[in-house]
Amino acid sequence: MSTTPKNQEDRYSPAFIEPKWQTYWDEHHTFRSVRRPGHPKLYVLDMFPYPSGAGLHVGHPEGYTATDIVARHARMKGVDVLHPMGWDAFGLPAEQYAIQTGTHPSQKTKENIENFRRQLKMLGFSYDWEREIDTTQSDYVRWTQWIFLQIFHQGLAVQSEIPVNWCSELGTVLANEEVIDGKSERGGHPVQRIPLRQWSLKITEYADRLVHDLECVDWPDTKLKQINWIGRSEGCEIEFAVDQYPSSLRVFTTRPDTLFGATYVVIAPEHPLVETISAASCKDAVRAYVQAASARSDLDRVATSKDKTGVATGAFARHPLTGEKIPIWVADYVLGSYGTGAVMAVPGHDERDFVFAQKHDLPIIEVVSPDGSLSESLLSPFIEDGISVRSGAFDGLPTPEMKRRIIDHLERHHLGKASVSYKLRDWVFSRQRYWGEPFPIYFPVEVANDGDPRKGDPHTIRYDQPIAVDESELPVNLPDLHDFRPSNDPRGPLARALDWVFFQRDGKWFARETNTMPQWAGSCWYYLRFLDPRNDKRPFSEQSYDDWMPVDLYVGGSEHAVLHLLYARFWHKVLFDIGLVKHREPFHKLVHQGMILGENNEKMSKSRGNVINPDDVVREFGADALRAYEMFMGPLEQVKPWKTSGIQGVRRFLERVYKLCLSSEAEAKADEATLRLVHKTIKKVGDDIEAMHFNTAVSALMILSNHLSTLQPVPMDAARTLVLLLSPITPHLAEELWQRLGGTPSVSLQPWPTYDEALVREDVVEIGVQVNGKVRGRIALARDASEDEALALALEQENVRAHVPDGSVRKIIYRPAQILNIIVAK
RNA sequence: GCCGAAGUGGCGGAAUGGCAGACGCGGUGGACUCAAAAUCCACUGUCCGCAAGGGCGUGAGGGUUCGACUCCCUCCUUCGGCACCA
Repeated sequence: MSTTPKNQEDRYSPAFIEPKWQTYWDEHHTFRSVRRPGHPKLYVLDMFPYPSGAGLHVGHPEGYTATDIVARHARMKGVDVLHPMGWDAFGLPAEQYAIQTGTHPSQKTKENIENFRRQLKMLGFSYDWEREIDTTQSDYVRWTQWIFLQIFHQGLAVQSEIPVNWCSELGTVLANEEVIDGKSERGGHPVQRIPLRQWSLKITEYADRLVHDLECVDWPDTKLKQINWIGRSEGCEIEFAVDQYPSSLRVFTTRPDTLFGATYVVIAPEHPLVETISAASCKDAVRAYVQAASARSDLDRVATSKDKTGVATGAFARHPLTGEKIPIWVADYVLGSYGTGAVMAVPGHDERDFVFAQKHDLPIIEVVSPDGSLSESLLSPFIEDGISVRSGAFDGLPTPEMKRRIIDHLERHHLGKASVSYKLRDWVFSRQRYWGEPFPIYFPVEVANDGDPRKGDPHTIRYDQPIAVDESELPVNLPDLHDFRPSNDPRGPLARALDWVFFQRDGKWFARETNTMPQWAGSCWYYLRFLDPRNDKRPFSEQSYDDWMPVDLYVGGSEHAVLHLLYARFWHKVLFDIGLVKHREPFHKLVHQGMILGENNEKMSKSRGNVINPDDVVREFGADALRAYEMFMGPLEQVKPWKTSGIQGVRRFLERVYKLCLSSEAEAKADEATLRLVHKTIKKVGDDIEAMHFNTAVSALMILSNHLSTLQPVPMDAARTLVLLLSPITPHLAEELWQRLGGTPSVSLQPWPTYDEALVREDVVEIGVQVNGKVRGRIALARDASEDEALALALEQENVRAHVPDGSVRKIIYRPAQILNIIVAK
């Protein structure tokens, strides 16, 4: 080996130095978050992981390295940084593992957390580990339940009967994605849509604020996704009287201007009036249709959406303006859960109504025309704005005005009113699972004299009278079940823990809620618990809130763009309303890291055999190489494929840095070119980190290192600066080199180097010379040189002169330090 | 279908109105070596040319500008999200 180092210690050996500095940081509490008066603060938050059995994925270190670099850089700039980590540890996989192995989910969860913690520590993230939290621990669950109670007391947590995909064979409720053709995806068991008692949170009451407050946060397109998800639409509700029936049918429409074109009314199969208004002659057909529709999941309904099925109810509605008799149909293209569950069908101006009307031979009337002229018949629905026609006294009005006039007319005659609908539904908040937070709710139990519901004596649980557990009795811990399996009891596995469910107080029996909260609950407020994670009096102190909130930077995957980020914002707003938090929005700046694909450009997955395991990468290349490589791959937000040859290149770079730093000499002085490059790099790396352009920061460090390695000897001052600039990205390497270059640990506590503006600005610049916009040469000149000087220099060049015949110059464009463009006559 | 993002060498990417391709990977040639690996040095968009140099070139087409990867319009493709929301 030609480059054999003098001894083993002079070789870059991440396997040795990385654990060494991780231990050092732990022992010295290097990254403990402390708030010092008069210093700026930065709360840098990662989306905390679900500690799965598979361990860390290479996608995790991507976002985590990005935030770590920001945090480490800020600390060196004198900023107080809160950079915590924890575990979103409730959830299905641990429960399923428990069912398979007969162990308790907490056991597997604990093991997984230990593995995740080991892996994160192995990557050298500068978390304040003293603030670690685990959503399944009772001192965390206690406050999750406490917040639920605040939501409950605000009247925002209510029970209702909601149709869900219930599979009695599997003993559980299934997600829409898990139901295919009315059968369970796994096992092919029948699935029914049955209404079950569920808790829901009234997030729709916050819909407008959830849209509006997005204005003040620095988020990517996620804002638009949320706005679309909430799907606010303005329109009106209109009453249609039903023939032979006392109450009326209410429909929601965004096109009241097309009211004169309504030729029939459609109600959803779930509509409460379906059964009652159906004519005797149609009842059987209607029942069969409703039955068939309920066997289909939402997803399944959509899949066959081209075919618009439906049956007539035999009932008729009265058109509110013309009094005409129009038929009422049942069809599953109308959703029971949106608007009023009923629509006025205007086939002339709605695609779905048009298709349905054609199929079922219902009349199609044109009431909006592009130019006000009448058409004999419509070959396709006209859905754009236009001029109202065939609308009686309203003829000739343009669509927007027509809408206002119709709503106004309906309101004055008590036939309808303006109204807003949202695609967003209230949040079904209960799960029939074991491994989740119990609800801090119980219910009175009616039981015959001396009966004991625990022994199966007849009893009735009064679900209509929920009682909040007293705050002093929190947390309500999970009972120690041995069998977590779901059963055909829709109350969930907790219902089997009879001694836990039922209790007596003042001689009366009560039953606990046996549903548990969904996995989202814990992640809805964890950023607040990090402020003050060991507080046993309150979720967090006011002081800690003022110290650190809001979250300045929040980084995580875009798969959470709507659900988690919407739920957390909703809870935050409820807490805002009760005065617990002081900002409207919790997360100021949001960034989503892009997915890392396998080497074959496909999504990493076990089945594709292209999964990269961080443990293997660290063993082979080191944590610093992994960190630097993931940052160097490309822009953080972008999807990028993994390349082993790429991380090899980064590893080579780190080895060159190591070697050149150790060969540096304290007496060596940097020449001016070196000094200028050092200062430019200080500026570039600092600016890039702040802009989160980590790929170009690494590139700038490579350029500096390439330059320094051409020097003989390498000036130690320059090497030390290189080490400081590298330290947020490759902290272990930097600590080791800092110490070896005579610095006092920790490099993480050193001030970030400053640059001299005069050295960053080149005095002599090289600019391109264009003739008619084409580059014909380059000249070096003072950055403030005059146009005449530049032109003279340019014309000294043979190639430039060749393109500029005498007397042909028409115009000169000169931008100092940028470009000289000579325009000549052709 | 609707909403959003992105299209630049063989590959990851850089440049956000001023010298296109920084930096890295890969490739080619060379040094070192008995040899290989590792390392180091040089070259590496494409076409024409011995060279000097020139033509072309940032998905396609148009426009604005002295000048466009960058701004505007139309279209194509890819990716992400939503999807009977009346």
